[in-house]
Amino acid sequence: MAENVRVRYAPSPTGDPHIGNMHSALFEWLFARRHGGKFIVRIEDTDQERVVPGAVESILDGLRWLNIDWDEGPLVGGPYGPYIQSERLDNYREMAERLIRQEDGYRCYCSRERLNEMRQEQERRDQPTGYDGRCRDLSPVQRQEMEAQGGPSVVRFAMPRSGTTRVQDLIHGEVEFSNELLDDFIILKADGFPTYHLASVVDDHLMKISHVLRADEWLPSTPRHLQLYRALGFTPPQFGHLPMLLGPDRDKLSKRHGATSVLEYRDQGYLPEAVLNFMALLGWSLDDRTEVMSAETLKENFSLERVSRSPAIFDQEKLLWMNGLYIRELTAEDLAERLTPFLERGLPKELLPVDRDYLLRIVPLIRERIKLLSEAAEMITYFFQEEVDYDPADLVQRGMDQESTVAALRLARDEMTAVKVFEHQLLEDTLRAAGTTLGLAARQFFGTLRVAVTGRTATPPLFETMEVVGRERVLSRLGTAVVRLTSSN
RNA sequence: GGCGCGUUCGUCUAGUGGCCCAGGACACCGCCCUCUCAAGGCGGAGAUCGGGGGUUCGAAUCCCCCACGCGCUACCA
Repeated sequence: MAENVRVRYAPSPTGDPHIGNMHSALFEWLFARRHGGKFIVRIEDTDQERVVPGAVESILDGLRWLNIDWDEGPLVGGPYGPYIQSERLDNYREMAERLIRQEDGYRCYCSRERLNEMRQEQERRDQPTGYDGRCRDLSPVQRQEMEAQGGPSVVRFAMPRSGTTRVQDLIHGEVEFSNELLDDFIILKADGFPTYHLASVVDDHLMKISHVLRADEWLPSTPRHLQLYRALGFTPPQFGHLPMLLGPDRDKLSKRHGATSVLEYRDQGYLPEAVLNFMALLGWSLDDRTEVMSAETLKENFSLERVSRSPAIFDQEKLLWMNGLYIRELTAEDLAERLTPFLERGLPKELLPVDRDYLLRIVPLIRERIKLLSEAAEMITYFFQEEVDYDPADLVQRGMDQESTVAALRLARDEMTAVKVFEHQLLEDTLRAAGTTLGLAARQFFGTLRVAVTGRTATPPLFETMEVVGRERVLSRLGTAVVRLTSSN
């Protein structure tokens, strides 16, 4: 299959790029790349009512963010365009007419009301639901009469009434369907637009798609598609149905479960490479232990044989862990760059803009302390403020009192005023000695200094932090701490 | 209701007849490191492989039945 592998991602522009959808796109893309084939994006906007303005852009944004590139499709074009179904209506009409001519299709004049009643009746009697085929056997005269009335009609496909349709699925193996259980589904709607079934079959053929990879929910309609290929005289592509993504309650992943748009993950501070890596592991594995791998490795090793048949639950916890892992591997420059938009959003406006060189000194201190880019702003405000705020009582560590705390702050200030270079190693040596002089444990002395300098009880290593904050502000904050302590009672 | 798919630690997974009284990862717990918080290291707990029958010297792996979950059953994709 090395020659001419052509795989398509066919989203319908009904909203944001859903993570489950992107998961399919990822597998399709990886398959195409693995086999040196083409990855095609095709917009399936055949349901006019569900089309959401801006959705196409969002979907493409999602792909671009994840670095999933497409060879043919919107924006890039290609030899089999247009890649938007609403611009290809003639193809579907032509094929529908051809099917009618061949008597593999027919016009159906049944009203929605009749269809609803029929379905309700079937449900009430616990019968299988589906179109009863009434218009299939209309005589030519009856047909003429219906046409003369000029009412709305749709085109249905005339399914074989017996026999079986076998699907050779690349992932599930052979799956058999009994034709008599499949009804005459609609292929062309009253508004002249095709349904998914017709449009995807026609386009997959016209676009020379070699492998139809899509989510598992499509497996039940594959026999219909196979019958369309047969009736149209097209050679069907190979099919592979990918595992779906579920929420923690095992229901199809939806908004109820939290973020479902890949763009939300972007905005929450996830790294695209982490999301990509994580998604690849949902329903696919390289081996029994490799989990962290680049897109490059994925593209070289992806294979359908290792795609699992069972659905996967989207585990945010593990994604978060992996995101932290990827953040820790970033260079300071890279992380600073990626952090900037989040800081511009999360830092108090008066502290902006962020000085890049200064940020570069802070980044190594927080790199292993954030799991999301969005966590940084809150964590580093004291690097930018002049003074920090806190409850003076926090200065007094366990086993200390106000007097010893003030003494500690004063000695620290004296020592740090005297120190030649305001550098962390020197600060540490000096202050450890001071701590001994004071008879304080490291956690007591440094705990006091930490609160005085940062206003926090948990921060990056104290001495590195003070070095970056700088002598002037450190000394000033120590002075402030003494004032606060002595004036608070 | 019908049809289809699926079922290994809480979760993602490895496993395709003996290497498995089931391996890795996240989460969880403990210890170490340590100025706090992380990160990291080490260790622990956690799956009678959905249940029941078979086949076989031997089954998570093959067959059958059942149960459960999910999907489809639209002039939605």
